[in-house]
Amino acid sequence: MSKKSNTGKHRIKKENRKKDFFDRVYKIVAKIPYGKVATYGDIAEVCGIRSAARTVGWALNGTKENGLPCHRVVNRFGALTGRMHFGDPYIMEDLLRSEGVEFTKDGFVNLEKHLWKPAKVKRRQKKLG
DNA sequence: ATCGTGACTGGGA
DNA sequence: ATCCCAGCCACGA
Repeated sequence: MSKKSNTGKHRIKKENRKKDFFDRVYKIVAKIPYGKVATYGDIAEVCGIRSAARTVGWALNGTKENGLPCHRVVNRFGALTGRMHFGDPYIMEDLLRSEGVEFTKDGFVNLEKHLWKPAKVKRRQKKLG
């Protein structure tokens, strides 16, 4: 049972799709600590579909005013790719800075200091070495 | 129903 | 090193 690419529509039950996935996304996002950020990819992985990072973004698209700290979700480089969805492009960065998040000269979040990894992800990456 | 797009990512050319 | 592409899921035209 090699993990292969785990692609192709197998093993993912219907119930494990939209409802669960979106639900999990919200749940995880709600857990991102103050002053920290998480990546789309890590969130997708915790939600059970590693390669569905884009869908994570889509899920957050409907949150806007749900009180979720979706400004703490960035891409793998720490870029604020979702900033255009906050009404104004600077809001996301403002929110993060107000939490003490530091940025590099390139305008990316300093992931060394502020990247938060869910326990699940940490475990898996540890296993991989 | 198919097709294209997207707040992504990893691997291959 | 850069560039391209496939793959994931949801949605609107």
